[in-house]
Amino acid sequence: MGVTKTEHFTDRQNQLATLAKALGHPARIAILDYLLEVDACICGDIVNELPLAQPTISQHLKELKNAGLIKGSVEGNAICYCIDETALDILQNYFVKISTKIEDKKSICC
Amino acid sequence: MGVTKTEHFTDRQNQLATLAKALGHPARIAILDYLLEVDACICGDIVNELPLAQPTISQHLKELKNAGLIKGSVEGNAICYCIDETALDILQNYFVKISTKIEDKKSICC
DNA sequence: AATATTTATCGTAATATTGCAATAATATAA
DNA sequence: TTATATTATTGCAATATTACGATAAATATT
Repeated sequence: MGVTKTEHFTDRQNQLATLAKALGHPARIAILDYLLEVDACICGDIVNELPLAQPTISQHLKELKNAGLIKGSVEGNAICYCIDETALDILQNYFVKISTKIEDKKSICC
Repeated sequence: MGVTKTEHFTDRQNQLATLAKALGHPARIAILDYLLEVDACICGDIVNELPLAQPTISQHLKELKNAGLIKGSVEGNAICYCIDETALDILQNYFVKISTKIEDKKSICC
């Protein structure tokens, strides 16, 4: 069917999945990499950085924005994209929490 | 086309994307949740925990296993699945690193 | 051996994702 | 206003994902 049954899961599970899914493409990881690398936040030259056509990158940016991972503000006739901490904090928190839990029950199984 | 151009990205970017993608579904987040919740590692009762059919869950487990997020060992006529720390460490590391970088350049933009 | 239990695989339908050419929309510059 | 630059949208083709019924494979139990 290709349709995820989100209604069966908790809001938290759906939110984490949405964020993870948005990161589930190398181009989108590369976009974040670039946004972190440059000191100021970056506008349109992501297109020059990645080996993908402009519409494709625009689409990836849209997905990152929809997921809340980046935000963009109009800057003249260009757009300034940068990372949105909130979403990344949620993810960081999730993985830190997991790691702690795993530590606690080390070597019980497998 | 629906086909990701992995060859254009670095191994690291592809690896992170693969891991994130594997987490990009609420059912798979729910599976990890359950594996963390139960004290011993769990076998087949994930099927009873989730509102999805057995073949669907088997498929999700396969994806988690392929990504390296969980591992399974045969235990009689059941299979014992549990979390694989290595992959989660990679992800935790990634997000911690990002958060640090963001701290450094706080309020430069957007 | 026959049956039951558990998990995996196959086949299929519905939907989603990826990528890009063409084009639109928006804003700046001439 | 016309031209230029930048980003978004549309439309499409190829492939991937999600879900599940049916069924197979593997082991345990009787």
